Amino acid sequence: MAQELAKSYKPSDFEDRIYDFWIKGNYFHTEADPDKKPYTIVMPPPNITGQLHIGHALDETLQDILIRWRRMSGYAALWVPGTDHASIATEAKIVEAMRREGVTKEDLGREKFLERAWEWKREYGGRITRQLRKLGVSCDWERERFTMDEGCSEAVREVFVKLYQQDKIYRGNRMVNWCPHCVTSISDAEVEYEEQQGHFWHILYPVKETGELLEIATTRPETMLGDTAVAINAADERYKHLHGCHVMLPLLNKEIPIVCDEHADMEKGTGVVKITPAHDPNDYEVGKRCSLPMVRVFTYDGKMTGAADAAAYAEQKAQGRLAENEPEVLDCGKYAGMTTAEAREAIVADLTALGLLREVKPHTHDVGTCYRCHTTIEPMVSKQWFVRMEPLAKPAIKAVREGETKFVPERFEKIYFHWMENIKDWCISRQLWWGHRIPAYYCAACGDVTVAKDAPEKCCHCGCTQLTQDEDTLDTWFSSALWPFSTLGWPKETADLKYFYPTATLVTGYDIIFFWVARMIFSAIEQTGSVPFDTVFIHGIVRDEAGRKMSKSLGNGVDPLEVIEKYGADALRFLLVTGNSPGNDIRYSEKRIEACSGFANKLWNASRYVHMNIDAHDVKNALPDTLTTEDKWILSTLNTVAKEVNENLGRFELGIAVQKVYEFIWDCYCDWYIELTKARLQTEGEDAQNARQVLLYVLDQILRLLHPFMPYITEEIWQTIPHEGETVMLADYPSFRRELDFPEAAQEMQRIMDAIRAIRNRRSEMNVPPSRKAKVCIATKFPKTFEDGEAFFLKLASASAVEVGEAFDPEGAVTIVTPDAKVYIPMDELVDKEAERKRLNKELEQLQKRLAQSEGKLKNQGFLSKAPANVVEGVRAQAEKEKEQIALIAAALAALN
RNA sequence: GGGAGUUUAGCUCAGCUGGGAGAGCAUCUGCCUUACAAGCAGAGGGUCACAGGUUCGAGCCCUGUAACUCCCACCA
Repeated sequence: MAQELAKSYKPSDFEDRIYDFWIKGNYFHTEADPDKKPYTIVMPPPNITGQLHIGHALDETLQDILIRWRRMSGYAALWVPGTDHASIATEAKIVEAMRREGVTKEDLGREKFLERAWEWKREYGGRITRQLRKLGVSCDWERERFTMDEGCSEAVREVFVKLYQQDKIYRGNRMVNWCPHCVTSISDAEVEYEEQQGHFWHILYPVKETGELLEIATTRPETMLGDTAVAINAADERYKHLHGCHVMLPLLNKEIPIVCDEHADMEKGTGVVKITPAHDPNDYEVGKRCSLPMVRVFTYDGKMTGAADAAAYAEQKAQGRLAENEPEVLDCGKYAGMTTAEAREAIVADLTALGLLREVKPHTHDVGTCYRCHTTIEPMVSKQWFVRMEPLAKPAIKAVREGETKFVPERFEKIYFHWMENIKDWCISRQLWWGHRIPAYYCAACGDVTVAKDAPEKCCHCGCTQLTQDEDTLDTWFSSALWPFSTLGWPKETADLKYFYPTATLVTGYDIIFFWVARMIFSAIEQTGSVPFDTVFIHGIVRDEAGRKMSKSLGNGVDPLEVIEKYGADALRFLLVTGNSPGNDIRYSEKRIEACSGFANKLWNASRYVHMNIDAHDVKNALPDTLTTEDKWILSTLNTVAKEVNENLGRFELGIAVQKVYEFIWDCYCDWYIELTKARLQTEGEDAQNARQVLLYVLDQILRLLHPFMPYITEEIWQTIPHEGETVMLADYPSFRRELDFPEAAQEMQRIMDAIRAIRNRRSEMNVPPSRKAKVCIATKFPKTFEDGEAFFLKLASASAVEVGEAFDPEGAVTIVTPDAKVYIPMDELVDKEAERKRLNKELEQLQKRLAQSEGKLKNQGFLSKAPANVVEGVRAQAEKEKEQIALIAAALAALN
């Protein structure tokens, strides 16, 4: 480690070195310790495909602050890191890379593909965690996990089998969201709605019985080949005569019934709606209610079905192997093989030619898209695995309602409840290879399924040994949902699990409450019988300078690694927590990061000042026996700050906490205390030595206080000052100490500081340069305080001499009034009488205004009787002071005339 | 259609349970003062979106309005 502090603050010179030092010291590692209380955070695992972005930086910084603070406060603070396999995202990347080489998944085969995927993981999985280290994260790397490692995979199989046995997981043909680009089903949460310009096509369906033409509006004419009914509302007078009738489906010339269903809204369009049960979630429900057949007209890769598809269906049917709820597959004839977009065009053209297209109206509507590739989602009936949500959601709602898990800020609970209360069954199977393969095995003989943690030898129904495993994998979020306990050893009852679980705090962005937080809560309750964490600490997102969301397409992303390179990780971390309150978005700006780096620089230079004064002397890092007023003041202020910072951190008010540390360092320590020591340090002897000790002691405390927020610079400096222990990150975090509480001394110092400020203020207004010294006469009820403070006036208030007394003649002097002192500066020749009169009058006016306010309150019976006694007393004292000051200023004015 | 958030100094934002409006940046003035000019000492600048209400007292609580942002929702 550095023995000396470099001349200037250059974070890139030491941040990496400090991180290595921490790693070598093994300081991040935590073991269960019965003498300590546990504090656990599991890191939201970044995707292995990902690169560090500013959102990670925020998330990790908040966690690191909490962990470092708890660690220094005596907790066994464990932070478990890891990465997520991100099935869709990763598979898409690999497929894309293969496409450039002209290879498809099918060419390669499942086994070879997975080899390649693991290779990818080995290559890129470490990249993101290496980047995380740059931020200074103090997570326990020895415990790093991966959602597809052995333990997590076992947990996944365990949960799947358990839920299956309890009938909370089932398989069946249901309406799902299908991404034709990713060629897989996705869950409801993975659909993002985007507003798109579309059309209403008004199509005429001839009624078989009456020959009239029924006008039907649709936004998706290409689905009409799969229509199996049209619906009207039973109460709709316009169509009462059509009950029980049929229409002839144009293009196919197929007879389909007219049904009555509540879904048909009399107010909307023509009140008649076409029903395509296989390709629309609403129609699917209508189909169930009215027992309509389902006809599938789209292939899974987004084309119109053809002869081969229909034949495959027919063959299955002939063999009696149709699954329950399996839609019929149509040969779309001339449209077969077209993409859905091409089919739409062709069908509209054909309808026009037949005279069955009445009109086309422009229409904007929200269209579901895949959250990964933003391809339009096709609703499809398809055979998938589902988690039955109702029995899982109920206890998860109850737990949050009863406060077992709290959201910070609380408003996010509403979002959670709303989602949980309206949740539908969760589609968990994905038609992907990269992920946890579903532990379900199908029998060649009886076709039945055997679900087991490990590959079974024989079918549990007929005993046949010819079994093939389900081809599909599980939703990525199925494994992330288990992350808080799978990473601690579950399903094994490990000692770690016992000690560190349930975890304390989950830190994450509001954008993944549904995907992840909600699912962790119900999974944990179901599997472990307890909520996974005590508090969910929600943060916002980081926006660019113009307030826009950072995105790849806009190219407005700020690369945290570049920021770190230029300004240091400490400045970036500081930026991410300063001036922000929980749950709110943060705006990045170059100006702000410069200010943050400026603060680090300030601390650096203050430390150099301390070094300058202690290096040549043998200074102990301990408080001296004798303390001066200013010593007591800085210690007492530090004490208050420490108390408040702990309270703020406990309430997750990191922005407020760091603001207080900042103000203490800059305003109290640097601008006042260091200045106050300068005179003392020029003397020889005990007082100077005492000052050095206090200077050093407070710097040490400052470094500890600030360490969770700015870990690198605090460690770099700490290592150069006399200290006990190996690292500041394991030093005790400052907390309130009664023996260092000096309210009287603090008040005395405040009086002096008030007077100094007032004098500076006046001199500045009068444009008197600091070099022009002047005698200062102070009349006060606290003569000792001001006599003791003489040196401060000489040094900080440009005083040539200080005289303290009971009263002075204001004649020919500038008069300055503070609550506890009247200061006279005889500078007759400098005083512009007219200006002085003006100023005094202005001040008098202001004081009188305030006095009127105070007296108004004191005359108010309601205030006197209802306001708390201390508030009333405060106003009374205030009024007294104001009266005194008014009298003094009046006297000064009189003296001027 | 439902819900949430935001609205405070020129800009970006704090303001914790109601008790005399704050910071950073920007602007202006004066300073190379035994760390730091990336600094120091000062100054100016606000009808706390608007309208009501509760209260002795409202930036903060309640009701309504407006603008902006976001989330959720199957609307053909």
